[in-house]
Amino acid sequence: MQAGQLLIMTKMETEQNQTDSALPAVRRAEILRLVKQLGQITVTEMSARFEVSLDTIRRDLDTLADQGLVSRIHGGAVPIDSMASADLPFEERINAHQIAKTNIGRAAARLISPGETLIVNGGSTAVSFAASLGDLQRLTIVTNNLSLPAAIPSSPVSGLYLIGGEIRSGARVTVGPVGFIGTRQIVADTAIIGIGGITEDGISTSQIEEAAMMADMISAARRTIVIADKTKFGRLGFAVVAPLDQLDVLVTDEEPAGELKVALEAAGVRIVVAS
Amino acid sequence: MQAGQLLIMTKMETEQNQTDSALPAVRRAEILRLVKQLGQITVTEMSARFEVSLDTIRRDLDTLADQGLVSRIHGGAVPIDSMASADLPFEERINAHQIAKTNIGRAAARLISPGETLIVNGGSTAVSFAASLGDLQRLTIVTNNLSLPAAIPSSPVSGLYLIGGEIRSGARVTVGPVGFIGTRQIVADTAIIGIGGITEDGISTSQIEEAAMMADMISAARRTIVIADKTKFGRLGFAVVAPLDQLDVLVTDEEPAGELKVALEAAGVRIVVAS
DNA sequence: AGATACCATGCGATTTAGTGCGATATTGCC
DNA sequence: GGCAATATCGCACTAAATCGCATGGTATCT
Repeated sequence: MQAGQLLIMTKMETEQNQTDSALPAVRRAEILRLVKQLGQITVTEMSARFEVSLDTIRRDLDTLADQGLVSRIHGGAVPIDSMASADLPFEERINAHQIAKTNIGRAAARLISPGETLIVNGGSTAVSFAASLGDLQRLTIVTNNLSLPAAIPSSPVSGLYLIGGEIRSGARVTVGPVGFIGTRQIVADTAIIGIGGITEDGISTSQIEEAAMMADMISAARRTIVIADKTKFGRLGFAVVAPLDQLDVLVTDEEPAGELKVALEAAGVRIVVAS
Repeated sequence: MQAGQLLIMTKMETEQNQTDSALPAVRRAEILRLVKQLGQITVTEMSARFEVSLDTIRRDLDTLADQGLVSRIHGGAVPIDSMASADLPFEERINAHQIAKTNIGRAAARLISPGETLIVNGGSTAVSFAASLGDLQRLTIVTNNLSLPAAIPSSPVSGLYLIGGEIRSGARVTVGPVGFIGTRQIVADTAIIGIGGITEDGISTSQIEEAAMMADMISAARRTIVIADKTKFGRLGFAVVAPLDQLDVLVTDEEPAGELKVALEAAGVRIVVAS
């Protein structure tokens, strides 16, 4: 290897050492994450990203497809449920990952009291949370999540507000100022935040504008509940949102371990493990 | 923000730019979704939307038809059940209604020039309109319609903004101040307004807040295009939005008659009948 | 330690899927 | 009947998938 490449390697260390010399299983896990995040990947893209041959990626995708984690299509792969909703009835939409998110959503919903005002951000975990609010009453909900109004039971909600702003191509969230509905400033009891990653340094996500909104949401609420499945542990996104001590509760599907657990306890974050 | 994060951002953007075009199977799934939503699509529209040749779309439709997912017709395709249940007069009527809306949407789309800024309101006719914008470019669209982002082709849109505000239970629109995105005031070239009813006294709808928004939309735009199928003729909703002389164009599926026609001509409203 | 089996990987050759283009036939409409 | 839009067919070309095989590393057993 040459000196110039070494220099670049060093700069990109945080992101690159996940992808460059990854073990096969780690690479497949990363591919799975990318499929879900982007909605669609091609064999060529993944080959370039992980610097392995096209064949290796194809074998990876075939493996993931055998496990029912992605749908294999000519040229790449898509998330398992993205086509099921189109052609097939919703039989096969349930996989282990989905169940975990549903459990996390339910556990988070139990932390909410009737009459609260909530701020909810984008992401599928947040949708699972919203779908579990059926037992509560008189809630006021503010969100930037376009999928949420369809998922939410209508009975417990006395007010549902969408944050206005730009919609990036393909995204299901708006990007805009959090603190205002129209021109009126708002304050909430609880912020429910789905994230891209959590480490001892704080919570993070992959989109810079999303990170800014999440930080605003946390500021606009008196209490912050982060919802994250175990795959988010130790993952550091590009944009850091907030340190752990700004959080009040972490709802997840598995007890954190090691440095993360120590840091969470030190920051006084209550940990709720969904069963 | 720190320099290191900026560096990584730049790297990320380069990689995600490759995700522009849809994989073949994804394209077919998207076509299927659009057929179901719009009730009818043409080969030409899909070709413009996905930026592939007419032949490719024809083969896609043939494939979907072989799988029994759509019915192939000359020039395009329709949902599979729209012809199967043709013996039931009720279903037939609904479908005919849907086709009328699609045709109106297309005719309205032809009145738009590249680079325009549009304000679009709620309703299914507006969704059909948005789905027909594939030939245009550099559009900026502002809407309160939650169904619109999913229906709109991504290629012609340079900016898509959602008006923030309250979401009434079950509705797919927001109710909020039109003139602002966040805290910035906006002005548009054209307002595209779907309505509840039109008489010689003006246009109207059944929701009072919706009427206020429609009036604001008309005020915020230099030109107003009203889209309404013939069932809206002579119907007077609960809340009157505006008199006819505030309108510029009416796009519909049948030439108005009687007093309405006279009043429209007197008000200088151009009438476009979709074929 | 050494031999063996196993796994992941990459490469080349072949097969298949997807795409676009031109020429010709068909359809729908006036 | 004539015209324009749409379909169909055959063809060439590219991207992707498949298969067999060789390589290098790792784990396992003796």
